[in-house]
Amino acid sequence: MLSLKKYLTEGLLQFTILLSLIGVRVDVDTYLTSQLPPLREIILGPSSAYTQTQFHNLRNTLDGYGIHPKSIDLDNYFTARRLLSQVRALDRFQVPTTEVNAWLVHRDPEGSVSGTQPSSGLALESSSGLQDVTGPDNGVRESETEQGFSEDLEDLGAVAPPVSGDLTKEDIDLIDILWRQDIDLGAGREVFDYSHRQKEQDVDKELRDGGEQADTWAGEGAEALARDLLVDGETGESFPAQVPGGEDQTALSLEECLRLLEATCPFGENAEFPANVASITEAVPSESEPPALQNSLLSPLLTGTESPFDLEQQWQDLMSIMEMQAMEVNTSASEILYNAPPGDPLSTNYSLAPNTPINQNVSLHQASLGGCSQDFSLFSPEVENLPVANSSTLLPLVPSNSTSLNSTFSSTNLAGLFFPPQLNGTANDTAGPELPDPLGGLLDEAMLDEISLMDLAIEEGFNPVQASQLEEEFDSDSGLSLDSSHSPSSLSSSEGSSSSSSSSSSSSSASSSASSSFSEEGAVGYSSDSETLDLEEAEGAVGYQPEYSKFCRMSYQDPSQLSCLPYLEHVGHNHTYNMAPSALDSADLPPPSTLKKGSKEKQADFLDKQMSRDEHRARAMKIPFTNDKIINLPVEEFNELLSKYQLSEAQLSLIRDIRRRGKNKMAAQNCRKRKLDTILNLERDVEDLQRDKARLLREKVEFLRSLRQMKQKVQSLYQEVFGRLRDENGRPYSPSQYALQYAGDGSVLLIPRTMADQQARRQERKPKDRRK
DNA sequence: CTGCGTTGTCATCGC
DNA sequence: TGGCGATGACAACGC
Repeated sequence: MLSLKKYLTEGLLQFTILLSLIGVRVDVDTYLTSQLPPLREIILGPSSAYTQTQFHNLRNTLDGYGIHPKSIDLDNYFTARRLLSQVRALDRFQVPTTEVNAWLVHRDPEGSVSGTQPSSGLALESSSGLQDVTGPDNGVRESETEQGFSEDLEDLGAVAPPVSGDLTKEDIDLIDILWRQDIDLGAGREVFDYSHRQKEQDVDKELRDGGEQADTWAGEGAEALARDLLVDGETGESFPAQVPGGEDQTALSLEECLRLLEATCPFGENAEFPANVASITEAVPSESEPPALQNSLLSPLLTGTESPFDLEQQWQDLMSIMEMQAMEVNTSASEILYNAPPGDPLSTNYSLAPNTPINQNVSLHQASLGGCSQDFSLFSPEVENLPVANSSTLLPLVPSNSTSLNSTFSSTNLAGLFFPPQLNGTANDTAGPELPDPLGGLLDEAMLDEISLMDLAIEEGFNPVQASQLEEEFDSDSGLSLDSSHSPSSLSSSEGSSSSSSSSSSSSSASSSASSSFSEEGAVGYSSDSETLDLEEAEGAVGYQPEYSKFCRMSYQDPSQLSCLPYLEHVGHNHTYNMAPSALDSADLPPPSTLKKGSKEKQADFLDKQMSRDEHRARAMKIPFTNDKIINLPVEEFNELLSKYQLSEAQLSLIRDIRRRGKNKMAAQNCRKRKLDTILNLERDVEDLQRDKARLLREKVEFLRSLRQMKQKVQSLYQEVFGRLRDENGRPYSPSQYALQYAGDGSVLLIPRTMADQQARRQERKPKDRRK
């Protein structure tokens, strides 16, 4: 019976995960909250560390929460303060770094089968929190609930030392960075929350004892955690209003949703990141999955000598991969829109390929960031066709205001403060749960730019067949290993052997490796011609293009250089064809009577052929010195040499011609070499520019995504704050009559809507005036 | 035999 | 003005 129950539970969880992956919010929180009240503070997620000290002090001072844990007033008070702080802080623009996430994305399908690294990391993190949480019984937990949010932080895996309340800006920035890493690593606190939830369920089933959580979660629980990862991320879709029922439950759901919102906010993570660091770094060796899978999936980022947090390098790697991915997109615009590079987790928010299994391309961000399903549907028609638009699950949170909150928010100047008018469409157009993406236009523009980039890459001789091959290679779990394996060769061949300076900096070497090698292979295959490579290396030429191998064959063939490269002597041509027959006969042919038809004659012919026309002429004219001297001596020495001999006018003329032709010959060789170098440099410059363009495009998309996420957070927070406001009679304010005004000094004011509209107009006018 | 790459040479330009 | 380097154009050769 127990096993059956577990099976059903896991099946439900998997189904929940699946639903969450396609954008349907399954409110497990509600279920668990009602079923397991003590889990609430576990599930809810840590409160913002940004306000941790503040809340801690407040709670310690007032102790109101301990007296009335369900007191709406106090709850509203604390929550509102936290929300306001978040709203004030949301104006900071954050660019998520997503490289680690990409691997979580790819690992999810496997993670459902066998435990993978992030799940292990989560296990550790969870265990660290479990030590605090699971030890006490329910009664103790109840007291923890009364102790405040800061306790929740510790419960939820925040093992880092508490941060003092007066954070400097640098501290906050650092927190922000760490948070982004934290989120990118997929170890958001919401993951932890769900781990607790499931763990609690398991405890109820007596499938686990209280003391073995750490081992269990780090070991055999890896599978479940791999799935938890997605579900937890999904819980980050904090569209509140899931909790039906009484006011108390509503309040709880509000707080819960706010905490989930915090999980996606760049604040309050300072105490959590070290735990993630430990979890990530320690989880790698503790993996229980097959080594092959582990290496193929994790080695580029999380294993080996590479630091797991060398984000710059990882980012460069992923960039290069994405460049390859970008270049291989050569079909249609729609395909590009729907088939974003798998290395780009954020782009996979819209990138469920029509023929791709749903559970393979789902990004963690889709699962963890609130409201992503809105945009998801915008970009993925197939997902749109699925029963995603579950209005009941996506409705706003406050029952009394649920029907008007969308319009309320969209028309408030709070939103207008954050987003320019053209981006502030929010929910004006659609009354359903699906909010239009105000950045859709910009995103589309970015996508179009990317498409144009692809076209450019295709126009420049990109081989679609090899692109598809690379795509397959990359899609097969070993995407980064592909990159890593290609990078050294391309580096050694392109960057390392480059003799001429280029605009490509060292920073571009890593990022350009994949694409450069790709383009190299796209034409001929640079590594197959060993002779070519040797020649290139011997001459120190810029030997990274396949075409260059051909150029190099005709490269500098100065006799002195050829003598240094004996194997090249047979490469060069022998242009003795213009020699006058008379000269040949008179000068070179030995007396036929004394020579046998044998090796000597052949040798003579060979030597004869080795001589240039001018040498033959010089010999014919009995020039008393070598052509090498004629050509290479400086002018003064050359004149001296001429003065030493009594030469006829014909001899002098021939000597001058020989000198002229010899110098012109070398000049021609130098000229051709320079021409070749110029072409190669231009080619590389073009590649660099293409890389830069692709990088900038990706950054643009990232910025836009971040902006959209911020907007969603603001929207949710606004709804939370506004929904919690009560007038003197205890009734909620009508969103049609009031709006929240985000003041310049950081305060948030509740003002009548008429006034808010006026200020919104002013805000709109100001940018226009500035433009003028 | 033809096409292509390579090389040498010439004419020309600019320094 | 001549020398010299650079370079386009052409031709010849070899593969």
